[in-house]
Amino acid sequence: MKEPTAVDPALAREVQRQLAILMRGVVDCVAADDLARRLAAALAAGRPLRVKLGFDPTSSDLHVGHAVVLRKLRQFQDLGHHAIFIVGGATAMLGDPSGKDKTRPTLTREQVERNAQSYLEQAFKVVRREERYADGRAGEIEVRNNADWFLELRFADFIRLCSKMTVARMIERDNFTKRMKEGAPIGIHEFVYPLLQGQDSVEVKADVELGGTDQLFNLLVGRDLQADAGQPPQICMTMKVLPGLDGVQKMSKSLGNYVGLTFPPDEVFGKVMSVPDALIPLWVELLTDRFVAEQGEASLAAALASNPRETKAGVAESITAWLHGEQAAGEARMRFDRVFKEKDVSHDAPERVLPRAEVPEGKLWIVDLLCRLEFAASRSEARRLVQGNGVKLNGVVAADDKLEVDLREPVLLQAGKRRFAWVSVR
RNA sequence: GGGGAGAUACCCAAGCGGUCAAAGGGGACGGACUGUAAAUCCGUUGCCACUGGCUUCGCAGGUUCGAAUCCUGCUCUCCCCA
Repeated sequence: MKEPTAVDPALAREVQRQLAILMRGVVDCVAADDLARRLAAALAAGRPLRVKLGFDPTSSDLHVGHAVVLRKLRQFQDLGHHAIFIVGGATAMLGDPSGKDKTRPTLTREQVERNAQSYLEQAFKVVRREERYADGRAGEIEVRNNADWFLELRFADFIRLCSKMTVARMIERDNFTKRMKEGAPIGIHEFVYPLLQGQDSVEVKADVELGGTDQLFNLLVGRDLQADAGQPPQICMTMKVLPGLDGVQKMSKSLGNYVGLTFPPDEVFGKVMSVPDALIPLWVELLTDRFVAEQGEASLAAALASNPRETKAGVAESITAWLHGEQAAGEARMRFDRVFKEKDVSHDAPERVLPRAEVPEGKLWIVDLLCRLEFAASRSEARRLVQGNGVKLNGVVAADDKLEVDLREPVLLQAGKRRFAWVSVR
């Protein structure tokens, strides 16, 4: 179908401008030409698009992997569109099978509610509460909890919802196919999940839904359900999934390969520095606004080739900056250089004080000390750490696991490269 | 409903009466080399004491001088047939 009317050139330019911004980092956009059309229609009518993004509060932390789609949502807001943030209060109890080769544990209602609160606070580090639309009207982000409609759902309605999907379509999904091949179990409840997520789109009348590439199936179900309900089917935009610090697996809290949105500046900076080089272009694309233009990509490649370390530090600094501000980011970078480049830990080691009562003669066994500071999880581990030359006292390797550490003066204790503290007794 | 296979440490996986705290790989951690990158090499990888004890091989019992290994029951999973 062709555009039915002659298009205002200014409007067409604005649509192109918005599309250019919105398509960055996007893998699939179903149906892309429909997006252009809807943008034009919305702009012409001075009404914002309704853009939906949902998260299940399955743990209490969001990380920069979540931030990829949150940033996309923010871009929509910045362009004058309306964000709808769905807290998956009901769906979290189910567990999304997407991208999982295992059944997720189901959560209780209490756990979910506890998580949802901190989730929102963290999300607002990236998206904004206040919105301003193309026609100048002010508004604010719409936060909805799908527990509000699902926990009340009548059984008959639930069955009706289930009837809208077939088993054949369900098991087309590669992660289900894979699990079947491996003989791994698949719970019936996992089949229900995409239907619920799709129903959310019907409830909020979404124009666009965002998600990771692993979400495409769920997003598409939303289109079907909307069409079934007589709504125009939403545009589904999927973003590249951010690999975690290990460079292989998707970033996730349970794998421990993540950078949390609540991490302190030093930790954000440090974690980003430990990202494998090969991933840097992807991190730049998904998490920064640097090197946007096409020649920018060339200059990124050049920068990486000539000085990978400094380039990475720049990326680390800008990610730290949007979570903690420019100043904190600059300081984190400085401390990082001092600790890891100049290997001088003494300025930046935090102070750890032990109560005098626990250190009777001003001395403490080195193994106990490491456990006390939680530098080691058990005495055996502490002992191994010492025996493996992993512990330094005042900059000198301490390889004797029987050593009694004299704590009458403050001591600079280091375990491995990253754990260190000034230890004193008071 | 019938028949078959299986459950081993963070994960995969060997072991099928003693020499098993349990091979091998992955991961993780520490060390060397570095840029808290990659690659490589070395070491460690149940807990507590220190060359001894305790707990661990789905869960509960039993046989045995002795079990991850044999028997019984239970729980869970997968496959084939209906």
